[in-house]
Formats: sequence, C-alpha cells, structure tokens
Amino acid sequence: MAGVSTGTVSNALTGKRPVAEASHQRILTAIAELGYQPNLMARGLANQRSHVLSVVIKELSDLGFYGYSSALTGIQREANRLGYSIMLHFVNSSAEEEIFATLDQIRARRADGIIWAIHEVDGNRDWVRDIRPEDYPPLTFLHMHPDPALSVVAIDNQAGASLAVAHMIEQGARTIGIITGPADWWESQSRLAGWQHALEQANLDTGSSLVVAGDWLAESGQKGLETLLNQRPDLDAVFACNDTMALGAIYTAHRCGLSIPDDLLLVGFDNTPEAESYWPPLTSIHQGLRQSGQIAVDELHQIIESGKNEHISPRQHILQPELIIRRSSMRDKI
Amino acid sequence: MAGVSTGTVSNALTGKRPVAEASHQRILTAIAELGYQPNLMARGLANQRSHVLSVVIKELSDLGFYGYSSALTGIQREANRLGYSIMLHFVNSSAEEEIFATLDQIRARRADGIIWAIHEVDGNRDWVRDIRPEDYPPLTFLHMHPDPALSVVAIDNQAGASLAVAHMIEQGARTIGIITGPADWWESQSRLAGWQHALEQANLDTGSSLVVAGDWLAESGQKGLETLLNQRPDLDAVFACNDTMALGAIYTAHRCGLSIPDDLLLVGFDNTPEAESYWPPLTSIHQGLRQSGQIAVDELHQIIESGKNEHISPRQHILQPELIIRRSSMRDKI
DNA sequence: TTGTATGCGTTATCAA
DNA sequence: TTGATAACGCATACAA
Repeated sequence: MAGVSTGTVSNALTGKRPVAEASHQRILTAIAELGYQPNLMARGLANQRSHVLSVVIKELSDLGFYGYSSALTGIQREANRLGYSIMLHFVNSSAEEEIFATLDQIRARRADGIIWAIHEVDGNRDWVRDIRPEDYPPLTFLHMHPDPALSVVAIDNQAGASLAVAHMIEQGARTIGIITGPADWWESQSRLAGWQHALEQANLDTGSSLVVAGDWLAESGQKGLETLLNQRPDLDAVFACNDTMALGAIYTAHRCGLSIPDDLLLVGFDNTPEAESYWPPLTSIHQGLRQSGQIAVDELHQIIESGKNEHISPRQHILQPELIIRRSSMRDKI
Repeated sequence: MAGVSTGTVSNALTGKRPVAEASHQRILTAIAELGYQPNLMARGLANQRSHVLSVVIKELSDLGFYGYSSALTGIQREANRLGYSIMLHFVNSSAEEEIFATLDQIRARRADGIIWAIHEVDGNRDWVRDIRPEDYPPLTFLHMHPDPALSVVAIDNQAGASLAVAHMIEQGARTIGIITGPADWWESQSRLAGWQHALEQANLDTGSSLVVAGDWLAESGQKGLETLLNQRPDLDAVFACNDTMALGAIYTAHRCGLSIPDDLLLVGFDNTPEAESYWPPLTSIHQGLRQSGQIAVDELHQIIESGKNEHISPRQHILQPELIIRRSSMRDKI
C-alpha cells in the first residue's frame, strides 16, 4: 500500500502531531518524486494566516532610491527569517482614493501585517483615524512621525540634523544655510527643526534667507546653493538634507569656483555609498535604515503572534543617526 | 428577507453571470456596511489562479540600486494595471540551494508567473535546464543573456557600449580604457565586447592594459582609473560600465589634477538622474529599464492568458539603449 | 499512530 | 435569475 491519508501528510509536513518514522520517510520520498509543493493559499485559508507581509512604499521612480531600497533590504531579510513572504505595493499620490484601493487589496489578500513606509506628507496619514482597526491586520509605520497611538519605527531626524550643524559650527562655520526637502514632508520639517535648534544653541543666525527648499533631487541642490549664495554672500556652510542634493550643491560650488571645504563647508544626509566618492568626499548623517526595516518586521511579528486581540500597546522605536565625517566639512585639511 | 446566496454574491462581484438589479444593489450596500472584502486566497484556490507575479531580484544592499529600482517600477505599474499583485523575492548568492528555496516558495504560493531578474553570472542560470517546466509557472528573464529557448527581455548592452566608445572616438580619443563590472557578469562581458568592437572598427588599441575590472561600486571606479593611468600614461578617454564607477573615476581625475574632458573623456552607463549633477556632467548610456520591466509583465501576462498549455514559443525582446551626451565627453566645450 | 469527516471562502455546475 | 451543492487543498477534531 502506497497510500497515506492527507491528514498524515499534513502532520508530517507541519510537525504538529507525531508521525511514524516509516510513514514519514515514505511521504518524503513521494514528495521528492512527485515534485509536490504544499499550496500556501489553501493552507492560509484553513489557518486564517497568510504568512504574507504587505509593504507599502512610494513609487521609486525619480525619488531617491536609496532610502526605500535600504529599508526594503532590512525588511526582506527579517521577513524571510521569520517565514513571511513580502507583497509589495506602490502608492503615488496622497489621494485617499489610491490609498484605500491599496488597503483594500491588502485586506483582500489577507496579509498578516502591513508596513506602511510612505513618507509622511501633511495630512496623508489621516486615513488611519477613519478606519475600523478590526478591519485591518496589524499596522506599523516606518519612517514617520512618532505617534503614541500607533506603532512607529523612525529615525530621529531632528537629532541627526543637529549633529550635522553642530559639527559645522565646531569647525568654525558661522553662517550656515540649509537646503531642505519639500516643505510638507515630515522629514523636511524635522531636519529643519534640527538645523534651527543647533543654531539657536550657538546663538547663530536662523533667518529665512538661510533656508531654501529642494525636492530631494540633485538638480534642486544645484539651484538651492545658487539661491543661498545670492541671498547670503557671507555663507560659509551648508547643510543639505540628503546626499543627492549635496551632490548638486557640490556642482554649483565647482561652477562658481568655490572650494569645499575651504570656502564652504558641506554636510549631507543619508550616507549613501557614493558619498565617499564625491569630490570632495561628503560628510553625512548615517541612518540605520536597514535596521529600522528589520525592527518594523519584528514589531509586526510580535503583534501578530500575540493574537492581536490582547491589544498590545503600540511601541515607538526611535533610532539615533550617526555623523560620518569626511573632507567636505573639515576646515583644516589633514 | 435580507438573504442572498453566496453564489449570487460571487456573480454580482465578478460579473460572470447576470444578476438582478435589485439584488445587486442590496449586495453592494451590504458590502459597504459590513466592510466586506473578498478573500483572494479562497478565490485563488477555487480558480487555480493567484493573480500574483513573483519578482526575483538580487538583494539591493551595496549594489547599485538604480537598475533594480527602475525595473521594479515598470513591473509594478504594469502589473497593477493588469490586476496582479507583486511578490518580491531576494536571492543573494548563486548557490543552487538558495535558488531552489526561492523557487519552492514561489511554487508554494502558486504565483501565476515569475520574473527572474537576477543579474546573470557564469552558470547561475543553469538551474533552468534541470527543472521540469510543467512544475513551474511561466517564467521570463529580465536583463539576461538572450536565449532562443527562453523568454527574455534585455537591453543590448554591447550596442550601448559601442555607442559610448564610438562617440569618444569621434571626439578625438585614441587611447580608450574601460572599467568593467565583475568579469563573470553577463553585462560586463557584453559591454566589454562592445568596447572592443568599436575600437576594432577604428583600428585602435584594445590591449589588456586598457582593461580593468571594477565591482559596480564607486570606489572601484576610483581605483580603476588609478590603475589605468599607471598602466597607460597616454590614456585619453575612459568608458566606465556604470555611472557610479564613473563617479569614482571623476574622483581620481580630480585628485590627480586631470581635467575632464580636457585631459580625459569619460562616458558612463545607466544615465542615473544624478549623472547630470556630476562635475562635470556625465555623458551616459540610457537604458529603458522601466520599459523593460513593463514588457516583461506584458509578456508573462500573455503567456498566462494563453493557457500556457499551447506552448507559445518564447520571445526575445532586445531594447536599444541611447547615448545621452553631456560635458564629460565633449572635447570642444560649448 | 492513523484515517475520516468537516470547515476555511470562493467559484462552478446543475436544477429549479 | 437564483439557490443548493460539490470541488479547490489544506488543517484539525474526533474516532478508530
């Protein structure tokens, strides 16, 4: 008799109930011969558990890829370790229409959890207030404004920006401009606040002529520095809110015959792998993006495993960034 | 009576059979009230169709993110349009162990199709020969060596490289070095062949002292140009096989006091958004990565819809890249 | 230790 | 046009 019942096969595969060694062997060889693969849709249906994590990000095009890519790497590694598959969703606008279309898709797929990693823009997280939590799987927000009512994993952007600016002050800078991201992004606001805080600590100018908004792309860094130089001929340092815009600023400095760091100090944010090959090599703020992705998965996994009925109180994970010093900010060259 | 049978609900939602207007309305309002979402796992189980596409890429960390990110964007857009969800899988090594673990996961999830977008390295696609095709869903290879027996969407890397080199020859270059990617990558080999072809056409030197291998990262571009300059003091142009390594080459040129383009012409590959903010702005080869992702999805969709039993003969899509000229390669400045 | 029966949420078949 | 009923492939409670 080659036959074994389906129940026994199930037990052999999941190991939830003991199976005789003989049967176990027969099942294994049969599986190998037939090229059998368990159907995870059926299993999910029976278990009410899909072992799928939905990750929602903004469309990667145009935008800096580095942030999303790094976070995704951390997410994927940890998810894989814990036995989850990753479903990827893109959202482009802040239109509620699109957001709810995505959420519906996630619900329909019965994902076990959601990592919401859309950069926060004024008001584009309001939908959370409007939904019935019991309709959705556990939800963790990645790289967004901490909120005690929600599960959030984020970088301390303000502290990072302060780190950058304080460092330039220490190097002797007195008139420090900033090229921010779009004004409605939380990250922009947070880094701007950090810049301002560090300057106030040192009693330095924080006037609006020192602030210009970019859009994270290199070209806006070019124009940003142009504008700053026009507004403040006495400018002696710049904090660019990401490395890509810093690259644009370097471009403009070259074009204007200004030497970095001799005439102008420069610090970026992100610490992309390329930053050390800029000319000059760029001082930058390192965020633990991979780590934050990992933490988000762990957090979610914990909530999922807990049964989520016992209403775990949401946790806030705030990671501290780190200053990586390179030549672009060193007044006295080595 | 508020009751309608499940079958009618199914028909109302899928529209596969006519439903009375009255019932239809009642169903719609009930759905809205209850916050009902169809269970796609159950639907998939019944339909033998998951409406999931599995995308397999190499882990993004360290590697240049640009290529994968762009392709992923194209894939996601088209998949979304056609009603597929995207499952993302990472593979790191060429170990068959890891490859088959990934393939097993995909099979277990019953994906409708696979986009295999791991950069090809010597022999790491051999597994295709060992599998029984009937065990797997339709499979399309993205950015790999065309193979008449397989469905492939790729860029013509050789043509792109030739474009780059021919352009520099036209600008007056006579001793043109190349910084390739890792020697075992198909892309590297292909671009190297294009470099060689263009030089032979013009009866120029293709000696091994003009070739140095990088690893796609900026730092290898730095060292690459150093090596080339040591080996060939007469070097007057360089083709870097991606923009990131070109950035490294620019670094070294600056460090050595060489002017690009006055002393050295430089062309990259990828045409990343940052390339135009390098100093000098970088001439580069534009690949239609987003488009190739889209084509891969369309291709797959077509095979899936066809029922795949009628053995569609696999198609090869080869996209032609494009030369984007910027200052780094212009002998006579404007 | 193993087989049998039932349910998971959907679609499809067949009557009504 | 609709309602019952049997798959789909797995897990599980209950018997054996």
